[in-house]
Amino acid sequence: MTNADVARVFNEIADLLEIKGEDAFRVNSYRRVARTVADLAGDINEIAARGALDQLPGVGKSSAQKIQELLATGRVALRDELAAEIPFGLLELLSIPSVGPKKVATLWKERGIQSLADLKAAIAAGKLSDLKGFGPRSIEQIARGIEFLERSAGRVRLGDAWYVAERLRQALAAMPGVQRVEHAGSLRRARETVGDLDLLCVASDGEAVIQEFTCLPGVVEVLAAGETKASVRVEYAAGQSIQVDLRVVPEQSFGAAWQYFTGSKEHNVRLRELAVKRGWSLNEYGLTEGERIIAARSEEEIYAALGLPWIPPELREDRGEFELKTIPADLLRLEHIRGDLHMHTTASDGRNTIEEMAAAAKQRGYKYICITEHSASSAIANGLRPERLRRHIQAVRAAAERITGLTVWIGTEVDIHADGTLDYPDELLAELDFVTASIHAGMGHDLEANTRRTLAAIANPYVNCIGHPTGRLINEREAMPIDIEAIAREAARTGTALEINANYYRLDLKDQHVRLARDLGAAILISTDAHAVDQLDMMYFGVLTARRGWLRREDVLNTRPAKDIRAFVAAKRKRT
DNA sequence: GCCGTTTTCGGCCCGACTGTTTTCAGTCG
Repeated sequence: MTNADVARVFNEIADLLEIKGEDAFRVNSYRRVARTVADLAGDINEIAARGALDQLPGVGKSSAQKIQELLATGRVALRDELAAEIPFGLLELLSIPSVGPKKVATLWKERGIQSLADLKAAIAAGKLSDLKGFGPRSIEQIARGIEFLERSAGRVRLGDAWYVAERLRQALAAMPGVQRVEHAGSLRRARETVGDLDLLCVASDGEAVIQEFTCLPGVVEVLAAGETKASVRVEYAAGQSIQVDLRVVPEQSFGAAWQYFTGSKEHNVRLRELAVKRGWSLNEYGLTEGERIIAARSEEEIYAALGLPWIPPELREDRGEFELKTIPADLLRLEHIRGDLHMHTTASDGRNTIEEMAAAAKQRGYKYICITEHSASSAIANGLRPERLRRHIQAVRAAAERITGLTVWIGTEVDIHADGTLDYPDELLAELDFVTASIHAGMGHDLEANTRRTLAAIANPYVNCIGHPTGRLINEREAMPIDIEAIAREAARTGTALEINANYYRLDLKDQHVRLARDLGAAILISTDAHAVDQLDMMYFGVLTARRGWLRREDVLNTRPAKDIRAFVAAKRKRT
């Protein structure tokens, strides 16, 4: 039973209790437990074995007992009792926009609806028309919600969302009377996926901006449009749309609104609790004491008034950021990055040549790059057999001679076999400047096998980095089960880096793993794995992920000068 | 159900928009 399994069960209990009409605070406490467990860097089984469950935030005696029960038997009595009472199919109705627990309960009790299929049939047959609280517009809204649910994949990858949001932000900024436009929400916090986009703006005529916004190219549906707020759906790919909320806010309370709408919800709850403790109140219009405004214009003022440093958005997840005493001023920034050590060229499955990749890297202000083709096992990616790699080494070294102003290294992204051996012999790896080792096949093994396999690669003196350590593809493929804690410990001990693969389909390691790895002393390398020159820009998403893992400049290997990278490689070879 | 600088009971964050309402409940963020 994994952390995600436990979290899912607690969320199910919360949903069922909510449909049942239970006390909202009790419901919330189950959600809190689910979130705590889902966010854990360590394994819930291990924490349970230590008897430390009730030390987790939001986990009391009762929840600790239920987790124990779940881990031991695979079931929780409360959930089974609730499921016997309430049709399980009702849970899927909760994900329909505009449908919440109260409506679900009404549909069930008054019309016997038990599933999404039942609901669709009931709407089609006109069976909801005389149901209290379900007017024609509500029913139409629900029907559209179902349609949206069925064609949308749910959450949108950070990179996809980013490009849509930027386009809209620029369109808004160009409208007359608009003084300022900013991203908020989970996009600003750089979560790996976002559910919707939030934009804030300051404008002299808010209603006019709202009006114009709802008519922008790409808007396929207007969900709501009032004086200060509009909600629309914007198409970002064929048949795929994302909800975008725009709010027009007064300039004098922009900071309060920006803070409020950036979230996370959990972070904001904590912040408001701090306000309440001082006898103040915090909302999107400001931090106030009765009628008196204490702070509203900027985020910095609000945090300062509550005795906190300004907290960067990527940290606002209620994962310990309130205990920070100082501004994490040296949190990693894109301009700290000095090079990219993982990229492909036409020699394997890339689209550009060595020279083109080098020129693009120079444009981005880099000091060094490393060319890393696939090895022979990745046949589908035109991986290089040893002989071709030997010739490629010559080609890259020759190109490096010609290229000025940039150090060009030759490396590889060598496959890790199922048994932990590598695709190239050590004597060939020894000729390379930097070696990243990755798993590309056979991800179906269990936790122990995957972990052992990766540890074997780390033990090799020529392996300098583990590429995309969990192999996940966001919204497409689950991470393979692997013990990141064990990997990070060995990486730290042997002087091996762990990659944050910056491609927004991967972002692997992910934020929580990044933080765990850093805490265990492992070096982190952020690489784009670029297969074309424009993909070098994905570095930005890697940096955001690193920030979400609380990384400072010094934690990241490729913020350092070239000589330090050489020393990093030499140190491991010498040690073993 | 959880929690404690007002501590073992009694709180637990707050406002906009919509639809179906004659004054508000439900949903959402």
